[in-house]
Amino acid sequence: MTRTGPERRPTLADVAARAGVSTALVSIVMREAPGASAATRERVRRAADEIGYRPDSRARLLRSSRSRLLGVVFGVQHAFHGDLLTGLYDAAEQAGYELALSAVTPGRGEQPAVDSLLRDRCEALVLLGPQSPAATLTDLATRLPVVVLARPVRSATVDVVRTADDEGMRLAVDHLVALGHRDVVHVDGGRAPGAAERRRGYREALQRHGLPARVVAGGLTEDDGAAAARRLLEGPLPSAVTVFNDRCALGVLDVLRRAGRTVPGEVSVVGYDDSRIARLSSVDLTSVAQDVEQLTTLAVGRALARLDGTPVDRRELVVPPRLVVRSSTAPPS
Amino acid sequence: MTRTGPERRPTLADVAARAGVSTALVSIVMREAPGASAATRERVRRAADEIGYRPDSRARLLRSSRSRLLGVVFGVQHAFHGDLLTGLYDAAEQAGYELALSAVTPGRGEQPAVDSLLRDRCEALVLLGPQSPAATLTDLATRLPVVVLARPVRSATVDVVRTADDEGMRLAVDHLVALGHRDVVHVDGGRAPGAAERRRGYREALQRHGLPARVVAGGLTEDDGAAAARRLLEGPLPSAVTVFNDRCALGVLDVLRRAGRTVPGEVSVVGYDDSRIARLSSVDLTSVAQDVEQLTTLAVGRALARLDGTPVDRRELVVPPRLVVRSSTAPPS
DNA sequence: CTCCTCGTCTAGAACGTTCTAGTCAGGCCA
DNA sequence: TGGCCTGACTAGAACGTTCTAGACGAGGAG
Repeated sequence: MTRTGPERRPTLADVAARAGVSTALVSIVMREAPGASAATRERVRRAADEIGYRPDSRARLLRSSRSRLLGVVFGVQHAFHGDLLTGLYDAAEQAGYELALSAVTPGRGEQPAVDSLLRDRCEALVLLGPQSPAATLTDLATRLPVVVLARPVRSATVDVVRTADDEGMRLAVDHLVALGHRDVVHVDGGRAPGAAERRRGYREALQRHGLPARVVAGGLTEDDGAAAARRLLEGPLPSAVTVFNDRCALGVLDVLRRAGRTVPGEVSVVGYDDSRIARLSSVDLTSVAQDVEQLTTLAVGRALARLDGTPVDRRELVVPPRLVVRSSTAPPS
Repeated sequence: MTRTGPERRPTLADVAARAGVSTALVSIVMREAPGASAATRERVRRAADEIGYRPDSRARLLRSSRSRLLGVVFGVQHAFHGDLLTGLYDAAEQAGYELALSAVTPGRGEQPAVDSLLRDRCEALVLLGPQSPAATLTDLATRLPVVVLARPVRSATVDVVRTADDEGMRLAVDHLVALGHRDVVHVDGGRAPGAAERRRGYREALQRHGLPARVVAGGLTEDDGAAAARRLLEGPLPSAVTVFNDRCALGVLDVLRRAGRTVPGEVSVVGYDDSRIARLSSVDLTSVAQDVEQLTTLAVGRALARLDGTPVDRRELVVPPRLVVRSSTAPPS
């Protein structure tokens, strides 16, 4: 007898009838808008509670021209996107906006994800590390403000908020050189977003120190890192390695240690992302951290500025990274 | 001059005017509903494309009594939830439903997440490993069908879909015993969802084989596993270990290897979840896999059954797990 | 020639809100 | 007494769809 019959959900009219007022007044009370006496406010609220009234956001948004809705497209695979979501929720709430989420999964591309958000009448979109070609994004940006997070995009209409990845690698190299390292190799991220910049930062930093640069192919995953490390073991081992990201660095660490090389004794290793895995006591990887709070705050702020028509000076906002030193780096032996 | 001015979004009426038909007819064409000739269909569709019309899901859902919307609450931290989301998207699409996502973050609890979905007029909710007390969930289920995924809940009104975690540990133990192990220790998950069941499965399996059981405290994270492994190293080492989950197992592996113990040479290790990390060539952990596709299909199916009023025999659906054997287990030396 | 049916199309009312433009009572001032 | 506030409230139109009921021809059956 648990017939959870979908007996029509209570509406404003139901509350109004019960409280003996008009629907308009109930609306006023629910929105905490001015225009109702304290006594009626109390009475209406009680009536609403009694019949379990919940506002219908569909109807609400349909009526009011502004939806105060920010669409976010994220990848279900990326742990870092989870961190960004956390920051975005905070930033959006601060600005009086709600988030509408749409996930990219192995079976659901970016286009369906974006389309569903467009149907939802989002005012602006925030895309986390999108894979779509720049032309697609540029086109999308003619419809509504688009902010791309954590991926550089060359486009006249799309806003970009990202970390200064070249600067991040420069920090890593400077740290290693300051420790006394002279032979630093970079394990590359290939065509992944940010890889080119990180490689460049590595090269420039070494050049500035008058030291030779060497780049070996890597990738995004632990397996890519493991392969790169095996390649390194074939020749004379460098005294330090900078790696495209933490996952890849993990693979490097694993292979080096299994080959009997100690870290940081024989080789120092620096990762990138300061992911949860890097912080584990068993890994404790020196890494370059992205400032999630600033990235997300800026992304939301930029979307709102665009909505308000506030003039914007630069299309691209670049956030400085931070080096987190842990026990995977030490002076060379 | 890139004034992306928010000039009113085109509506049905705009398309209708341009195509020279009524809004009702445009609606018919957009929904691919019967009642329009092929010629007009074509004409309307062209008009819609030309002005870049997109249906407004708010208005659409407001009008039609069914929202065909399934609310999903997930945790931003849990990698496994990403896998579940992937499956849910597929299952929902199959059933002609859309997903409305709401995330739980460190700064945003389950209640706000659920509330936002209720405002969105979801027809049913799917909660991934919720932390809320059973009473809260039971209460929620009086409003609309609620399906809890991947956590056992004792409730008369909430549907549960989960993996037979006891069976999973039984598989792990049977595998180890078949390899010849006689001394198998379990690293526990404490109060985490599923931990009690896994512990029980471990105990029952060993008992069935007439072997002694030993449980040491663990937890959810790599650090918990590392701590447990250090404790194991203090006494005589068992020949095999079953661990609450993969992350924890990773910590166990790391500490054992650093202590110079070979895996699977001296100790075999089995994890739980078959997460991406377990599949990495550098880890290659034998693990118990949850059947994501079946879990998600059943969850969606159960929600729909409840909505249709289809009578349902059992409140709780339990999906059998599968053991994935990799190179972290071998016969004892 | 009339009556029906069928396919195509349209008018207009919903859906549950918010917003605009009021009404109405009471108090204050002259 | 009368006029004018002001605060509390309400009627009714919007928002962009879908749905119901019915209009209008064209064609076929009697």
